[in-house]
Amino acid sequence: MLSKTSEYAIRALVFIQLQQIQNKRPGVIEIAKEIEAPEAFTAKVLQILTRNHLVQSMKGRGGGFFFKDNKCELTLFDVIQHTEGDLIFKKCGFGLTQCSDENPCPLHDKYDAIRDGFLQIAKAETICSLSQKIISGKAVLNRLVTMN
Amino acid sequence: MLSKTSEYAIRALVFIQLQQIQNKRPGVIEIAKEIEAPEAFTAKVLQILTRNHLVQSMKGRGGGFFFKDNKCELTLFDVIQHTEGDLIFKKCGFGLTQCSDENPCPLHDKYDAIRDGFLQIAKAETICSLSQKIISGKAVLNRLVTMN
DNA sequence: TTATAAAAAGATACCATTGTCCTTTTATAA
DNA sequence: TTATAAAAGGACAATGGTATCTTTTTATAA
Ligand code: FES
Ligand code: FES
Repeated sequence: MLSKTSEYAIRALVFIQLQQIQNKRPGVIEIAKEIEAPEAFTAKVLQILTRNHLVQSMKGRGGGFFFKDNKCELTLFDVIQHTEGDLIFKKCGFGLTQCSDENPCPLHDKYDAIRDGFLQIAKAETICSLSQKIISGKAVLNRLVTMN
Repeated sequence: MLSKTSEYAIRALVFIQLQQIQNKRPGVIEIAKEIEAPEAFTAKVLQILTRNHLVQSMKGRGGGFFFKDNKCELTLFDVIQHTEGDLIFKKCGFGLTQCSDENPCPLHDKYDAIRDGFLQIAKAETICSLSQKIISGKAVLNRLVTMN
């Protein structure tokens, strides 16, 4: 399971992309509301992302977050690397100090396949690809009931 | 990823089973050493398991942990239920308040498959089946270098 | 040029999981 | 029957992830 930080990061980036398509540049307050995350914590998560240039930001009036050159083709793997590292993709499912093909734990064969499947998802899906699913109505960003 | 509590629980139960086959009844100290877990914490984990009758215990001299009627055919799913609940098998991978087929998040299709794969492992593998892999030399319980 | 709006940064608080320690209960062996 | 060995239980401490608050920096609009 991903950490809250990773979840918020991914959801925030998808929302930023959705807004960017409409030529908008959302700020922390709006983003936090839309992804159903606490405001101050969302700000911290976005700080990590901008510090690592996964997304750009502008300070001051009219500022907010956006993708440079409409470049949202970053993978979930990239995002997760910066939010929680890659332990989740490497850890032994049985709890051994390290996973090993040569000296496997009794869960290795099956667990390794699952873990690798998740890695494939993380490397295949991008902020763009997730956004696309939402735009085409095949998926949702949140569980807010919109009352507009 | 499983919690430490779940990992320790599964490893401890497997070790108990391995010992039981040799007509031994290990105690907390030995178990903790073998599964490379802190002693006092291992005791707590074993308390949870015995309270829920996933394994039996005997107090006093010559006491320790064992399976009644050599019954170690409990699934990892059963163990995990008692150690950390089933959130891990149900949670939305994108962080939405609940996972839903009808109203999916953009990760749902792929994530659901992975999560279900893990559930299948947890329901298929038992303490017995894991022990068997160790007995047959196909897997190891720990990364201790045995110096006997 | 000043007021305002927004992100960045730093400090701190909260909470669940993980981990430790000490006392009590229970069974066995001597 | 007493000493001993072991699990059970209760209270507490450490840690890391999550969350909050306040101040500082920066950019824009008026
Ligand atoms: S050794 Fe345990 S998952 Fe690879
Ligand atoms: S709705 Fe997100 S995983 Fe099912």
